[in-house]
Amino acid sequence: MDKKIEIPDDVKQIADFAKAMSHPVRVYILKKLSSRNSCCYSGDLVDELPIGRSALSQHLKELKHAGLIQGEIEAPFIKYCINKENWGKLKTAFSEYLFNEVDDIILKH
Amino acid sequence: MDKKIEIPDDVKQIADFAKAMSHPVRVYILKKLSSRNSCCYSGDLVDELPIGRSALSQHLKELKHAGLIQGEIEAPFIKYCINKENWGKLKTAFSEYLFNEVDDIILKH
DNA sequence: TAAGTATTTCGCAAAATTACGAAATGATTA
DNA sequence: TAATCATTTCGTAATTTTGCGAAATACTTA
Repeated sequence: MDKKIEIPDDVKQIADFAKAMSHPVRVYILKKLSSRNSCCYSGDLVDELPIGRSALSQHLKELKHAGLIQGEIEAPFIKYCINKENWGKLKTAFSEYLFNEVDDIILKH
Repeated sequence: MDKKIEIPDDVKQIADFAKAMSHPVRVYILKKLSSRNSCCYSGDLVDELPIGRSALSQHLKELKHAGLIQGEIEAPFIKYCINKENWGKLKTAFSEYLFNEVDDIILKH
């Protein structure tokens, strides 16, 4: 007599994306890399952000693991850029999650 | 010679909202309450979600604390609804964060 | 090969998150 | 008043997150 559901994949997906964005430093990095499609180095970020190198590195690792950024070796640097494909998926997922509501639909008759 | 910045408030705001949405149960609840503006009781949710009463209660508390839902006493129940004002703020903040990018703007001339 | 640069990984510690069952709360019904 | 019902709070434990400095890695230049 249980009506227990398994939480749907699209809901889990939003939670995963949200977790990747749940720290100010990561939100800052994503904003920087996604807007005007720029790329940057770990060193650029550590100069402007109020955390140390190793902490930053972990945030980059986390974003990389979430598929939202990618690092390209450009020795002796690593150039980090947005992962356009997955960033696009995130935007689509959030659009649908946030805006596909009955209240937002203007019904024509 | 430090270029260290303080992380801007709009970035922190996104991180706070994202943290509220960083767990599948909370995403599920927000989806349920925001779409078609429905309300529900803790008991409804505990029947369908794969967690216990006390864990659910904590998630509701967290969403309430984030300002995204509100509880109205309707004894012996508590009726939970979306907080429209703050949910609207969340949607605006995410829209701006995700979509105000040069790439998304079609330039007219 | 040695020294230097950019970055990550390791080891650690503090704090936050998540979940549970038991007990407490507050209102209702018998 | 006692029993019941819906829900929250408490106490606890396991896990995850966050951040630091030191050490390691990897590549380049002198």
